[in-house]
Amino acid sequence: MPNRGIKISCEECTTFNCFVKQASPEWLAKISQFKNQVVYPKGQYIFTEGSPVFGAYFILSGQVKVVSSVFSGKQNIVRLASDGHMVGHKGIGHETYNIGAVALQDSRICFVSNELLYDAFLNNPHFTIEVMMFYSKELRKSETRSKYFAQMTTEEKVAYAILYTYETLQDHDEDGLPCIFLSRQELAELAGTNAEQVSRSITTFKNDGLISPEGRCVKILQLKGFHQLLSPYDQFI
Amino acid sequence: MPNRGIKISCEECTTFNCFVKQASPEWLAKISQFKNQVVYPKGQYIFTEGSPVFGAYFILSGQVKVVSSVFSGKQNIVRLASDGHMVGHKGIGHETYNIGAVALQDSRICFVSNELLYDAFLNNPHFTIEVMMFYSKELRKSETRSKYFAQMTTEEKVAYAILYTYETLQDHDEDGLPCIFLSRQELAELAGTNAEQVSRSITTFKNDGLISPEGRCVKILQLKGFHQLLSPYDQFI
DNA sequence: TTTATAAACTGCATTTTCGCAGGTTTTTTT
DNA sequence: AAAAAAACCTGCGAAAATGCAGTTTATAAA
Repeated sequence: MPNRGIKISCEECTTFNCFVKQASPEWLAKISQFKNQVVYPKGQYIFTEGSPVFGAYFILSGQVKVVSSVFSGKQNIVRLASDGHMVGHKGIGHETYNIGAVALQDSRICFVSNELLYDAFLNNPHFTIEVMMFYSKELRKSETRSKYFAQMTTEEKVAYAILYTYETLQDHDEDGLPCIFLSRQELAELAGTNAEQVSRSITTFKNDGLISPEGRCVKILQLKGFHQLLSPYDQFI
Repeated sequence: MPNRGIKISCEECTTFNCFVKQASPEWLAKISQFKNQVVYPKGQYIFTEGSPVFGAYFILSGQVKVVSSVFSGKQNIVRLASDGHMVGHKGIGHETYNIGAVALQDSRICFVSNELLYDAFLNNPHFTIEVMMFYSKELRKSETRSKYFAQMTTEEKVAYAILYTYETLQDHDEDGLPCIFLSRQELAELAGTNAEQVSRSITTFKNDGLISPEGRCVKILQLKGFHQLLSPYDQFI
């Protein structure tokens, strides 16, 4: 992560899919001036469940998992996010977060306060519409996921989790092969099962020639195979 | 459903939580003029999976279930909606629906075309923000549901489905007691299980004095009991 | 490089869920 | 009001998922 100490302004930022880029030049400058920017190291919390909501976080670069836990202590990955995505926006009147966000790798993240954000919404219709569309799309993804959770076998859920992770984070190894970097436990928290079942499924996929697990990294050899596996469940994501 | 043949204008409409009410007087009049209004009888589809998207539907009065099916023929209830809610909005560029909407009872529903809607968004920031917040809230609910699906037992999922239905549709019997009007099959499609398991759970809840099933209608005797049952799963909805 | 620690894999018994089948009740139709 | 159809309930065997335990492999620390 270069230039750790220097704030990247919205004007010079190259994350072009960031919603803030939809704001007018004057508002872009205004947001840029008042935004706060922090580089979170891998594994660190950006915000935690129960902490008060002061604004929204925009990922300039990096990867983030949005987590939620239940009383029993079990954790659940609710969503993954990377460059240009927004996390932690709750609107006005929501005192505390019921989710937390953790950096999956060193991530540069911009914070915009609720007041500034609301002002920007009022004055930049394209920005607001873009954010609205983002929520609309995320809602559709989440509803699809609920449906899948309700009907898939454990193995299918693991396949879905692997595919979702790749489609969302778009990681590649040194040879350009698609791969993912989540632990078995994290995949389990995403798929709604446990680490043992993930291991079992991964072994099956390996034997079928779909993947090649190499330590931390799971290389995806046949994306098509995964889509085939999930073909009974209509269009993906 | 009175005045079946007469269109209720936005100005005289008493569904005050409808997002359209956030538009300026001139835009309210414009939307009112160009909107289409239909009374759908119970059980009828408002739009179906695979049909093209031309706009969005606002529920003036009634109840709607949003459904999604998989190749195997199984159906899933993705969301319930009632007065003032919006269904079927997909943004620009989404050719067809991947969900369908069915009236749970006779429902008066207003249709607004994509073009008019987008124009209204551009010129009515409060309206757009309101819709954005709606999506944000629905996303949170859906994510909570995913989490629950991943960790709850079948019985807890049924309890959750009953509570969600009541909180969303707010039905009452002639004595003012909270109750719900979904079939076992529909509750199963909402809870992510099958009708048999719903029957079993309902019997358990009856024996525990939480509910009193009377044919079509399930009376809820102890809302508190349901909240207690689900208390390990943090804040509800 | 060696050692310590954490993560991953796999077998097995237990528990949970599923889904058919058959009987009962409720609702709708005639 | 009677008949037909649909929805609902429940027992039971089959299938799936869980979670523990022990082993192996990979990663981090000394």
